[in-house]
Amino acid sequence: MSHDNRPSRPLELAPQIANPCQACAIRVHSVCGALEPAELNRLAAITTQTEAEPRETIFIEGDPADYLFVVTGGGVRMYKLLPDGRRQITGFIFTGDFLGLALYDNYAYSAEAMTKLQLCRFPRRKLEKLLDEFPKLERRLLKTASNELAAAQDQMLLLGRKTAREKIATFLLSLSERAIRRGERGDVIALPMSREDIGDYLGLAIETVSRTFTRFKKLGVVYHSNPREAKILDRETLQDIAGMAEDMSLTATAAFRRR
Amino acid sequence: MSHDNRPSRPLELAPQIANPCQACAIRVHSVCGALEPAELNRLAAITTQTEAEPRETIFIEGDPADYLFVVTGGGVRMYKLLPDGRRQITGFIFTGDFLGLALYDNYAYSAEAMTKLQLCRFPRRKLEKLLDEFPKLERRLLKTASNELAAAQDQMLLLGRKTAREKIATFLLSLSERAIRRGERGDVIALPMSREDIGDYLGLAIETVSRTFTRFKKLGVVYHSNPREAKILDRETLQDIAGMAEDMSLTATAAFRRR
DNA sequence: CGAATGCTTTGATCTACATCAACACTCGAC
DNA sequence: GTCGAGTGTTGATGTAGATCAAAGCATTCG
Repeated sequence: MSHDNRPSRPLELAPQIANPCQACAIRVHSVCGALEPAELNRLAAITTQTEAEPRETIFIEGDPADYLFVVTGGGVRMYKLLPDGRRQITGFIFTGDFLGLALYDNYAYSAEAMTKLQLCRFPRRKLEKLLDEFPKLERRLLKTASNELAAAQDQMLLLGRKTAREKIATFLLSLSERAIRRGERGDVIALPMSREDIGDYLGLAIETVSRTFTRFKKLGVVYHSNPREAKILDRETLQDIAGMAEDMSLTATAAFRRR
Repeated sequence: MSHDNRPSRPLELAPQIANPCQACAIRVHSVCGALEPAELNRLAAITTQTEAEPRETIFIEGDPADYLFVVTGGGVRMYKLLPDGRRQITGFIFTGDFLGLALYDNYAYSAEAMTKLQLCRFPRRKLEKLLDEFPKLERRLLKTASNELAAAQDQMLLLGRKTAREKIATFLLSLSERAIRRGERGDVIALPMSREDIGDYLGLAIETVSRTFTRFKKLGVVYHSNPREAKILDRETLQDIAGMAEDMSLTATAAFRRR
């Protein structure tokens, strides 16, 4: 587990095309979707398209937060480390997501590519100037931050109070929901992260992650054709295990929880 | 543990004075500090000063988020519940803090007064209109949200990867730092929350909280004149136990971690 | 192709913390 | 004063999940 793949060179630049933001397919799913065509050109002017290889570091906790990003393709893990190497993954970022919130001049966490990655990179100073001109964009960013905050609180509930089985079930369902929001199908879920990543995200040992997956498989709730993919076979049971707040009486389903 | 003290009446209105925001002493510590005198009057116009009694609910998770708040005196616990009653406290709010971020039309968590409470209440719609006029305020709010997000990630690291002793040490230090930021002394810390609250905040049972406090007391790190107060006697050891990232070599202090 | 390397799974054992249980302290009511 | 309710502490025991250990299973590479 080496977390020190800081690139010796800056992130690789992709070939820059004329009107990248106009042409951007994932714009509607992203903060950029708040802007009009004319405004998009202004944004494009401060945008650099970059790429990163799997395991490559985008930035490290404590670095001056000079750039913000939108992921246009691929997946990123954000994490924090304790001095002795224990790691907490604070979130996974996928295509369309904004990367770089939670800063105060310095990044509050590190970010690392999980897969081959395409990014739009914005110099923070210039982006903040644009925010002054386009309040719509700033409002959208505030909304995004608000959502992130709500997600963070869900994660606190998970980390502090849920059992291993509830954690894994919640995790699978939330990956599924995010895939659906990106317009993908929700039953077959790609798992671009390793078991160790999942463990460090959910506050579990990798063995517990693995055992819980096998348990779900035996229950007929989830099927893995390979470790990096999960197919949800019984969403209802999964939701019940996840301990989602539903107004239905729990008596009928409480039995599942014991399994 | 009853969490259903929703007030039958709306929150009690305090006597409204002429220029509350101008006179507000804690303004500098709060988001309102971003505004000029003239702008403050506009803010004052949409502000209602309210009060709440200990254990009184301010709002409940899922309620339409019609109001946002600034706490002008007292303490608030924010929390989420699982269907079976397990509770995660997602944060404590003190004098000067903003209350009501992390929403998306509906509150993402519940909020309850820990002490007698003074609040400034802003109708969300009207506040959003003001944000359009005063970009400085919106920027300040985005900063606040960003900070909250960073704090939330620290809390994830704590919940997912720290031991009970590390959790309690971190908790005490962060209370101390917040007190200092409010201009109070940092060594004698008020604990307006119960042991159960602390446990539900740190993902621990109340017995573990209590035992860990006694352990620190025996170590001579912290002194409790009564359960609702903690005096930090040895901040360095506490920081070491908390597992704070420090660039000093850990060899000299690793021994403490074993205690 | 076979060896090496890095994941993942499975099994055996251990332990930090939860749970269960009892007792102690505080403070307001009467 | 003392009763009772709420809150906190301490002790005994149980257990979910961590840790230790070893064996599959792919994928890469010489």
